[in-house]
Amino acid sequence: MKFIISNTDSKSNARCGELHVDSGVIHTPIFMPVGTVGSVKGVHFRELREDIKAEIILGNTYHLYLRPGMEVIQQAGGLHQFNGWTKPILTDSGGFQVFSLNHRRKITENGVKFSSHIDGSVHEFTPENVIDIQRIIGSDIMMAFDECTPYPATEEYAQTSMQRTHRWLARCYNQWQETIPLYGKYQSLFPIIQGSTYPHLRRQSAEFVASFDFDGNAIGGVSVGEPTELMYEITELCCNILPKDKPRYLMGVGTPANILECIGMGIDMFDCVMPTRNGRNAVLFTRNGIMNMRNEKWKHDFSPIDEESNLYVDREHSKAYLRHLFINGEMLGSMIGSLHNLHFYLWLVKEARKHIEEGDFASWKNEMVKKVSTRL
RNA sequence: GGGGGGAUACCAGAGCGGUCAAAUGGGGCAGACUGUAAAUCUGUUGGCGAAGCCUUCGGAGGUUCGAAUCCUCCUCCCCCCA
Repeated sequence: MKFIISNTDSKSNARCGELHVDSGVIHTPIFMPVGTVGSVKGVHFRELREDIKAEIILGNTYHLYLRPGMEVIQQAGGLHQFNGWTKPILTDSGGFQVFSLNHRRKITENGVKFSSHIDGSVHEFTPENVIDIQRIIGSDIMMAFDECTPYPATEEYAQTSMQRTHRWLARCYNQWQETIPLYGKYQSLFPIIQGSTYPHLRRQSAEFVASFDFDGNAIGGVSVGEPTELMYEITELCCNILPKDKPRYLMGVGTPANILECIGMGIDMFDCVMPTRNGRNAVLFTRNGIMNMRNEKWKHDFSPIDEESNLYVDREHSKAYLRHLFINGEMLGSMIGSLHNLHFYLWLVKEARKHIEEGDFASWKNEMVKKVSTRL
């Protein structure tokens, strides 16, 4: 993996560059659409490639392991072969499921035992087998197995959890070192900083993670319910410790405003379900603000969804028609909403790159944050 | 011609003397969603308001301390037999 920083902003910590992996080149800062089970919900791969111009998507270890299962993925020749997405793939380790499926798992030093949300069967995930699974999936960027610490967490719990995640990281590292890719493509491993909202724990975790010299580093355990300002403080603190010459990935973030602010702190990679989930549920993000397409106010608005957009659905369909689709529960509404939001997110990070290159990122960002946060 | 069953809020439909401004669905309106157990979930839906008050259960009368609930008549709808 090669990370080339081409420009840094003089008035912020924003930077732009290129991340080269065997499956392709990723222009940073980048937004990565989430495709948990090997599919970005409601969006065709052709749209992902040609309309949204996604450069990398996510997959999830826990979900893919349960279904379709590793024998199918391996027989297919990895996830790229299975779903036809030839560009880069990053897989989350299942660490988020330790958080989101907390009522059906048990954490031990060895790993986490999940009772499957599908059929209740018990499966143990360990730092070692999570690496093995991601080897079979064949993701370009594998994530270390962690516990996404819930918020709020006591300092004691946050520390215990963080230290265990650190021990797991060392085991992930060893397993990564001792295994090789199955399909001939190099696979990076990114460690994940935890430590909840405690600055000294975050600092400790960031230093621990940085000491390994991985290809890139991630910040986890954010946007789990804590106030936005706290999330910003933690992100900034971590960015200041992480090596400058390695890509920084802020996991699970976020709103358009979150992404812009965190690019300003030096984050290079983002992923979030928000564009797809909200798009599916009728909430559209646009350069002028947020629209709930179910609202009655759009009933007679026959203007295009977004006339400034170069996405065909934004220009060819009216707000009134999109509202009609959502009100009727038509799946096309959800598909258009998802497509629109992802296109907007990718447009947003592309604009950010442009302004970093042009040197006016900070002022552009401040103005844009206001615009995209407006409720229309 | 004879016999029977109904009419409840936007719709469907419970309730069958007080705890009923009236269950439950649907529809409407609004909100939430941040490494996806989510094409999901939540709130609200007679009027004005803080408590509270006012007008509602086809229409008109009546019984009762009290009626959506009981009685009488009227209007309309459905079913069965001829």
